[in-house]
Amino acid sequence: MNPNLPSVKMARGYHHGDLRATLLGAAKSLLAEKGVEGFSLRETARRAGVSSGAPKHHFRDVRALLTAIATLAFDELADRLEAASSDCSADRMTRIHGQGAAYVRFALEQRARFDLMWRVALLDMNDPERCRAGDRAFAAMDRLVRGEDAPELEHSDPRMAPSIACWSIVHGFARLAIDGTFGLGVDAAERAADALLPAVLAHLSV
Amino acid sequence: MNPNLPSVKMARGYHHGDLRATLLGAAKSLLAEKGVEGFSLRETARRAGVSSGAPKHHFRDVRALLTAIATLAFDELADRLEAASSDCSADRMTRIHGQGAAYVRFALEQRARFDLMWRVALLDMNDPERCRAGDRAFAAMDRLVRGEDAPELEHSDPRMAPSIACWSIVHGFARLAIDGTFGLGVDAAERAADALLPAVLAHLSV
DNA sequence: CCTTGGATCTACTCAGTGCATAGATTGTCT
DNA sequence: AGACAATCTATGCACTGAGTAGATCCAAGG
Repeated sequence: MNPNLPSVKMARGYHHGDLRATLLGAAKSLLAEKGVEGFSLRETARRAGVSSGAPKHHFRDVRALLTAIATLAFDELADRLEAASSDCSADRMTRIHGQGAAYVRFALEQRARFDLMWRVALLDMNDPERCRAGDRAFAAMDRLVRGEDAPELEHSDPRMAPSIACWSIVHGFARLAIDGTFGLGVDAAERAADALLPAVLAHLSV
Repeated sequence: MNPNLPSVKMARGYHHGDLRATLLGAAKSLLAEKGVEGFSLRETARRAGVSSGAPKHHFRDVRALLTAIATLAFDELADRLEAASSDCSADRMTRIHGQGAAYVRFALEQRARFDLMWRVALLDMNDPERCRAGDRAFAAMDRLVRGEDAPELEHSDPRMAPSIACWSIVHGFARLAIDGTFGLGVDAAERAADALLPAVLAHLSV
C-alpha cells in the first residue's frame, strides 16, 4: 500500500479526500429519490457525511452543483444517442426512430435528471461545459437527420427545421410522458410510451 | 349605493372582502416577474397587503393556490386553441398549423404560467377542475386532428397517435423555445419561433 | 337592539433552506 | 521544522411553508 498516491478511498478524517465526487453521487441519488423540487444542498451534504458548508469549496453554490449534474446527464444522453444511431445496417428513418426511442427511454429512466437538464432557472446556462455537453447531444441527432456533412448552423436557422422538428416531437413526447399525460406513475408512462411512440414517430417526415 | 349587495370593492378593513381573487392576481403577477422558482406564498400575501397566514382560509396550501392558477391558465389556453381553430374557411392542415402557432405563442407570452402548468410536483394533479381544464385544451387539438366525431379515447390509446404527434411536436417546440434552446431572452426565442415554427410544422403529417 | 356564532385575518412559532463568515484542522512545499 | 493554502466545522442571517392561538368583524336570531 503506497500512502503517497492520492487515493480515492482515503480514510475519512477531517479532510474527506474525494468530496467532490461523493457530493455528485449523493446529489444524484437524492435527486432520483425526491425529484428536483425535493432536492436540497444541505441534505446532499448530510448524505455525504459532511457539514453544510463543506460543499462550498467544490461548488460555488447549489446552482453550480446542479449544473455539474446536468452536464453529466447531457453527456450520458449524448452517449446513448450516438450508440443508438451507430447501427449502419439500418436505413436512415429506422435509425432516426431508434434514436428517438433512446431519447424517450433516457427521459423515463432518468426522470429527475432529465427534468433538471431543462430547469433553466436552476442552472448556469453560460457554463461552457454544460453548453458543450448539450450541443453534443443535439449534434448526435442533427447528424442523423441532416446528414453527416451538413453545414454547422445556429439552432435558430430555418435550415435547421428538419432537426428541430425531430427534436421537438421526441422531446415533447418525452415531456408529456414524464409529466403524467399518459397516466401518473412510472409504469403507466412507460407502457404508454412503448405503445404510442412508434405510431407517433410515423407522423414525422424528415 | 346599496350597502347590502356584497360588493367586490369593499373598503379594506380587518376583512379584506375579496381576498381570494386578490391573491390570484398577486400570484399571477409575482409569477410573471420572478418565474416559478422565484414564487413564494408569503410574498404573494405581502403583495395582497395581508398577513402571511391569511391565504390559508382561501387556499389550503401553496399547492392549492398554484393549482388554481394552472387551472385558469389551462382554460385560457383552451380558449385560444378553440379560437384559432374556428376559421372554417381554411383547410384542415392550415387550421392545425394555426392552432400550433397559437399554442407556441401562448407559451412564449405566458412563459411562467405555461411553465407552471407542467410542474407536476407543485400541483394537485387529482384536482378535478385542473383535470377538466387540461382535458379541454387537449380536446380542442384532438377535435381538429382526429375530426369532430372521432370516438373519445384514453390519451394512451394507440389510435390517439395523430393527436399525440401533433401535441408532442408543438409542445416540444414550445418547451425548447422557452428553455432557451434558440437563444436566451424573450426576444430571441420569439424571433426564432416565428422563423422556425412553420418550417418545423411542415414535417408533421397527420 | 344586542348578542352570539362563524368566518376571516393577525401574530407568533417551528423546522427547514441557501448563503456568508470566522475559525479549526490537515496535507504539502520549502 | 515551519509556513502556507486548501479543506472542513460551526454559527448566524434572512427567507420559506406550515401550524396554532387569539383578535376582529359580519350577519344572523332572539
